[in-house]
Amino acid sequence: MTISEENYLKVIYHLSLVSPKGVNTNAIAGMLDSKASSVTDMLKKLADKDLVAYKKYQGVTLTDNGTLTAKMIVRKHRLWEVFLVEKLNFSWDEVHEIAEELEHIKSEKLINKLDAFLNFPAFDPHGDPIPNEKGEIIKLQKQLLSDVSLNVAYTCVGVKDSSPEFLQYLDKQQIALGSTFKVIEKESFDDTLLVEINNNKITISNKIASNLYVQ
Amino acid sequence: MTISEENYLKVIYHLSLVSPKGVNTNAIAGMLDSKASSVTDMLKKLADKDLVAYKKYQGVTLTDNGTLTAKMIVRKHRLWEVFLVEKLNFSWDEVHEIAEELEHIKSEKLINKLDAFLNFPAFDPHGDPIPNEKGEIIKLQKQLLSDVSLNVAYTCVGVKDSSPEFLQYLDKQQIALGSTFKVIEKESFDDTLLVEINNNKITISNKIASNLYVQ
DNA sequence: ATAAAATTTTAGACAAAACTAAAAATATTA
DNA sequence: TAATATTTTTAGTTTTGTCTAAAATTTTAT
Repeated sequence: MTISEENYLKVIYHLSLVSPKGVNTNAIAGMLDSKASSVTDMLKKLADKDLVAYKKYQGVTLTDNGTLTAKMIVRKHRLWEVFLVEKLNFSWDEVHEIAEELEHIKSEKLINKLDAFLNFPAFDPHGDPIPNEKGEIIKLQKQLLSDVSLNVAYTCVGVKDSSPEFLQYLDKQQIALGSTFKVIEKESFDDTLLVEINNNKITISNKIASNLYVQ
Repeated sequence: MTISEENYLKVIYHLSLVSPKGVNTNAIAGMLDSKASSVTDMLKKLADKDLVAYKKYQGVTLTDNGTLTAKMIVRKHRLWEVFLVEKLNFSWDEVHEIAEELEHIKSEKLINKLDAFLNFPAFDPHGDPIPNEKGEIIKLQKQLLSDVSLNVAYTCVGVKDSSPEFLQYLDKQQIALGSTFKVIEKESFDDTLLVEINNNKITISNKIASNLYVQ
């Protein structure tokens, strides 16, 4: 399994969560900053290895085999992110890029020992669930802050966008996982929210609110 | 800088310590399990990037640039080995192979934070020195057990061969870094040693003794 | 329903890093 | 020193993963 193949599987896995019926060639190309023709080539190779089910022009889905492989890559990515934040004191906006490399380190023994060293964390620093050794994932009941009822207390449990830009904006606003929210008011014109957080009132755009998961 | 280029630099660095006048094409091919023709191709590429000084048929040496780059790869390799042994409880015969992958992870910030997390170790689990951030290396005054005087106490500070086979043999004989030795007798016929270690007397072949560093 | 638009695949090319086989240069030895 | 052996380089090929441009297919819209 090459790094390139692993990256394709990972992207197909993430896109499958949104389009379980089949993932488009162009969508994959978009995520990987490559071209549709390159994707077609790789899909044939992955199909030969029984990692994806591929029919020309019909999009692609992961086989059971491919799903498990993809989950193991996601597992590695998220465990390394926990390591970087918890043990090496990286901030949550710095770890994605480094974990993109670390996720391709091969040893299964390594990742299971890392898991134990970190005390078997269930979530990564962005609130995303970490598959266990068998590929099982805890699925939290969570909703977007933009969809939430007024005057009810919620806790921030995750981010949808985990780009450094968004995460740094949250740092500036002192919003972190575990912060508690209450939406006081929703502006009907543009869906801007007036939110109480840590006894402060701040306004939050709809774009921000629709990238924050709460519970 | 590709992984392949990094592996060439690392091998040339290690061979340079033995042949500082210039490293042979065949020696590099041997270490990388590749062919001389492949090495020639890569040497041209590394010379173009000013990482090695290369003249056809004359062997190759690292430039200052190349030396520093190689030392940083060695630094990463050895720091990761310390992490694997100290934090994840791997044994010293398991870590080389995994560190061969981890040494190619790119972030400088990562390696410096790892260094701090490990309390700036000076030596790796095999007793090899770890270059600091600037590439500086502590050079221990050490000698091979095979070259040592009789009836003088020595401490084991490193291994020359760090193959799993040799390390597992040492485990079986309960020889580790820090073990103290006294050579009681040397058999002149085949240079086998009678050695006192932890109040036990054992015989050690010349091949073993010439792969153990003591001080 | 058919034409236009968008998407996907094919065909052919390229760069990186390896290889084999043959040629060139260097080293060894008689 | 000449002949032979060894080492190194060159020339040409292969594989992987990418690309562009053109052809094929599917989707959308009139």
